[in-house]
Amino acid sequence: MTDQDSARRPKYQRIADELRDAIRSGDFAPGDRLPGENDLMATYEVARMTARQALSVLRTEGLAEARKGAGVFVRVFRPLRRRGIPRLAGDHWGGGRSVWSADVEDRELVVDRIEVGEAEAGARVAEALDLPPGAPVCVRSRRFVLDDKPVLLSVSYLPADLARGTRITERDTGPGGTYARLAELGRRPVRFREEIRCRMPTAEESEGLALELGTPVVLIDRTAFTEAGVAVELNEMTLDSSSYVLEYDFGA
Amino acid sequence: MTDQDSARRPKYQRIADELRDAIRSGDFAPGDRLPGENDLMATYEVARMTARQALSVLRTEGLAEARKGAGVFVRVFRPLRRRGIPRLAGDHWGGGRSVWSADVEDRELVVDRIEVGEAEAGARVAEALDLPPGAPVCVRSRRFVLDDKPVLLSVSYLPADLARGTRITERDTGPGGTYARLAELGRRPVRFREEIRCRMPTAEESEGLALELGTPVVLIDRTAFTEAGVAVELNEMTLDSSSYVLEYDFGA
DNA sequence: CAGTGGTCTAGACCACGCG
DNA sequence: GCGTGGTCTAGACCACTGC
Repeated sequence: MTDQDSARRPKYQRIADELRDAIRSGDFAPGDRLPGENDLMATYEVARMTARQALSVLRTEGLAEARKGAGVFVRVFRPLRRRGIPRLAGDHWGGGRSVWSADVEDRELVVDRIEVGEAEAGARVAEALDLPPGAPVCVRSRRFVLDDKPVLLSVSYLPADLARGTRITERDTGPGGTYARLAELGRRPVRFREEIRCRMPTAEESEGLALELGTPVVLIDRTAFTEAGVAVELNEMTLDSSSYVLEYDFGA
Repeated sequence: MTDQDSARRPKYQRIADELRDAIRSGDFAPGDRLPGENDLMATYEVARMTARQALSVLRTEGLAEARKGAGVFVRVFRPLRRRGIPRLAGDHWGGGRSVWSADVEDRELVVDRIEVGEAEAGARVAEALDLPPGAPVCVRSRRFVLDDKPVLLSVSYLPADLARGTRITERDTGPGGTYARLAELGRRPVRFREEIRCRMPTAEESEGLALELGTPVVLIDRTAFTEAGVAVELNEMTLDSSSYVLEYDFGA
C-alpha cells in the first residue's frame, strides 16, 4: 500500500515531497520544527543518510534550515523592499539623508566592516569608470546589518583624483553620503545603470551575509553618471536574496 | 604533512576548496571534466560518500554539473542581457515587433507550451489588477527556449472583459503582441512596475527550465498601467538566473 | 546528559552513456 | 561492457543545544 506507488521516484525525493507539501499546505508554519532525522528514519523505515538527504533537499531549496543540536525548522522570510528609482532621486539624499533611509524605515540599521582605501582599478572597474587599467581608484567597502541580520555587502569605486581630499575618503562621508559630496564637487550623479545578476554565493559571501544553505545572492552593479555622461562611481552590491524584493517603476 | 593543517575544516570542504581554487585559477576551464568520485577517493583516500559530498558542494554552488555516466564538468555561462526599460519603449513593439526581438538578436528563439484560457483571479492577481477576488481573468502562459535551452516561463493575466473577443485570447496575438492589441483598445500601457525576487526553484520550475542543481530562479512580476493609471496586465516571469543579466537605466 | 544534526566509513545495486 | 554518477544501507564518533 505505501510503497506500491513508488513509481521509480527515489525514496528521499518522496520523503522530501511529503514534507514540502506539508509546508506548502500550512501543516508546518514558518518557524515550526520539522520531523528530524530520527523521526524520518522511524516513520519511513530508511537509513540515516536517506533521511538526511531528504532534509538536505528542503534545505537547498531554501525551505528549511538546520540548527545544530536543536532540529530542522521551516524558514521565515521578511524581505525588504528596495525601490530602485525613487530611492536615488536627488531630493532624498540631497536633503542630507542617505539613500538608505528610504528603505529601512523603523528597523535598526547598523553599518560595519567599513574599509576605505586606494587601489588600482582592475579591468572591470576601469571599464565601468572609463579609466585606464591600473588607474588609482578610491575603494569604499561596507556591510549593512538590519535587525542583527547582515543583508548587503557593498564595494564602491570612484576615480581617486575625484575623491582625494574629500570626505569620500573618510569612514563617515557626511550628510547625504558620497552622492552629496559628488554634487558639491560639481559631479552630481543624475543617471544610473543597474545590472542585476543572481547566483549561489561564494564561501566568503556566505560568511559575510550569514546565509542559510539554499539562499542565492543578488548582485547589483550600479554605475552613476553625471549630466555630462561621465561615470563617477561603480557600486558593486551583494544582497541576501531572501531579504530583498527589488522594485523598478518606469514609463514606456 | 597532509592533514596536520586540517584545522577543523571537514575533509569534504577541503577537497571542494581545492577544486574550487583550481577552477577559479583556470586549471579547469568551463566545460572541462573534473576529477570524478573514484579519482577523489584515490587522491584523498576518502570514502565514496565523502568524495561525493565534495562534488555536491561545487554543484550546489553552481560551479559544476554532473552528467550521469559521463562525469562532472565545470559549468559554462552565456547570459542574455535583458534591458528593462528601452525594451518596453512603444517604438519597439509599436512597430509590430515583439518586445523579445530586442533581446535575442541572432539567436534561435522558440516559444512553446503556449496555453491560453480563462480563470478566476486569485488574491495576488486580483490585487495587482485591482479586481474583486474571483473575477474572470484571461491567462496566457508560455515558455521561451533560446538555442534549445529554456530560459523563461511566463504567465500573463489580463481582465477578461478587456481580452475577450480580441486576439489576446488566441495563441498568436498578432504583430506587436498583447501590448499592441491593448493599444488598439485604447488601453495602451505606458507605465510599468517590475518587482524582482530571487530564490531556489521549485521542482516544477526546475523541470520547466531544465535547471542544473545550484541554479536559482529570478522572478519578475511586471504590472502594466495605462495613462489613466489602470493596471491592464500582470506578467509573472520565471527566469533561469544563469541565462540572464537584467539591466535598468534611469535618471535621478 | 539526552537528543540533535555534522561528518565519515565501507560496503551494495542500479541506470546511464560513451567508446 | 565498463566506468560514471545516483541511490541506499548500517553502522560510527563528534559537537552542539536545550533541558
